[in-house]
Amino acid sequence: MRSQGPLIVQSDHTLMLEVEHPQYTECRDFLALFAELVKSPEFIHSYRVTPLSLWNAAALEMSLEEIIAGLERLSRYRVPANVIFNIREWHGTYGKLVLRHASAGRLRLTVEDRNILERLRHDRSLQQFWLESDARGMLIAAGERGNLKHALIKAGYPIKDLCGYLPGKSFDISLRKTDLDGNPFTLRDYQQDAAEAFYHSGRATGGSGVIVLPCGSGKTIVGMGTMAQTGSHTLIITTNNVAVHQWRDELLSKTHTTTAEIGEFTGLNKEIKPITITTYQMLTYRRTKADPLRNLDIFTAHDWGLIIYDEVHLLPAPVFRATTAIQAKRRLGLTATLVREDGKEDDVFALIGPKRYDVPWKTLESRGYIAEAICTEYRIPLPTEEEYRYARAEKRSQFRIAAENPRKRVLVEELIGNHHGESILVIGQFISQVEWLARTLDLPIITGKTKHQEREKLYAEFRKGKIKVLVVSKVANFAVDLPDAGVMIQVSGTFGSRQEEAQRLGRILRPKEKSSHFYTLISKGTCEQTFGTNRQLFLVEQGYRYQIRYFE
DNA sequence: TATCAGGTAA
DNA sequence: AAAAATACCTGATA
Repeated sequence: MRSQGPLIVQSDHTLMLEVEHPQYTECRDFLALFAELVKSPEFIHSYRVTPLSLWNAAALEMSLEEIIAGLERLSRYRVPANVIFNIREWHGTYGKLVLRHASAGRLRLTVEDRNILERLRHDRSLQQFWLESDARGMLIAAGERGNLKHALIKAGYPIKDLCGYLPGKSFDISLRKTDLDGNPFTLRDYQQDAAEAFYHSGRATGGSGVIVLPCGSGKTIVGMGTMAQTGSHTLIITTNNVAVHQWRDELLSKTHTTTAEIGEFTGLNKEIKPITITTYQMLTYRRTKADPLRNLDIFTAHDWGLIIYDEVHLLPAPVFRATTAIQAKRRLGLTATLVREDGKEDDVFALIGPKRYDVPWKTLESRGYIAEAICTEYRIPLPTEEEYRYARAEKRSQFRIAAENPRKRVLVEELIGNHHGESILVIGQFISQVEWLARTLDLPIITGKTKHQEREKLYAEFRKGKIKVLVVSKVANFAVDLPDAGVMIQVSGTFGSRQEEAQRLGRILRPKEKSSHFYTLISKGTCEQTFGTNRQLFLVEQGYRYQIRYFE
């Protein structure tokens, strides 16, 4: 034993962090920079170092020395040599392959490492790319820029792209000093930093990549800051029509643009203007599977200088493909949770760009930009009868039985009572479950089939405080206009979705006098418990701690 | 001209 | 591994 550090580094690249250790917080924030949390039981959290997590750290210019020195300092035992070796390898890979302009229509891939160079030169699947090759690298056709980056990331080699960008048609966007409601407006320091990091990052590399900011911390504003810096025609892609309108309203309120300059490209409106806002569904629309994706032309048919991908973690496959073809355009991805359960994070890295900026949620909390939230996981046993049903059920229907545990209702009622007078959202995954809760507890409810007029009426009353408790289905995952609350009671969720858990917590993070409360209700000893733990990983990585309680 | 139901996709 | 929500278009209805 060397020291009493909180961390144990194993030779399989697993990092075990002792939660009760006095240096836990320090170590957690350190690991968040280059590792991924994979399990978070009560006392020991395990992280994994992956090539991708190290490339992102390298792209953010976190040095290898910093990583290794930190590991050695916080580690209880000696850090296994093979772990240090691999970390050095992976971290070093980013930057060894550099893509630059060569001559008209050609790009040069310079490979610093001779072994890698030989491997790439002789890899059969890559032959198609090489026009010429010499001792330092290869030449490729400029049009293959995206395809090459995509192919190489899959082979384990991220490319540092220094080819620069086309300016696009210029269009001045300046920020107002006072917004349309008359409130003074400037970028907050971290918003400014994020916009700078995107535009200037690593000098010539700037202009593509992802900015990660918590819900409610002003991602739209960072987008506007970037637009102001870029000063060109901009295409903004969002997830739904409400978000389209929100972007438009924010732009009108906080920049000197006019309605004549902002267009909507959606089912209702087909306008292309200097600033055009559209949806992913619009881009990927087709009536049948056999139809071509003709709306994707919008990427290339106009001279955009900047493309903003809102909620970039939701980017669908066809948009990835289209993005491959537009590597010469500036691309900004925005998200609160750069995690995908489909493992396509490397596609984001290669085709949108590396992570350029990231503020931990707890940092914004301590600075008062988002509310403090107390998270509690309640474990509730299934009633005997349901227990039998669960035991006999097929694997695939077990989750639903566990999620719909009728005893959750008793606890929901009790929690609502405990938070008398506060704004409470009760959220669940299954329509039958949320409808049953609303009916038996006599509460108003919003689901996908609630008419928009009715939704707005309920939102308005909830916002004013006339309604204190609102039951919602998965609509709340997408509803950008859902008012903020102080308490969230989650009765069920989508399997192990870390992203969903984070978005839901985000609903109660508007700064307020009192702390917010997030409750997640889980059937004890069922598969729901496993999924529940997985859901929490992103937030635990961000520093949230779930207190576990038992409700008998 | 606006609105709504129905089908399809991812 | 599964359910729910959304947005697109089309064609009918008011």
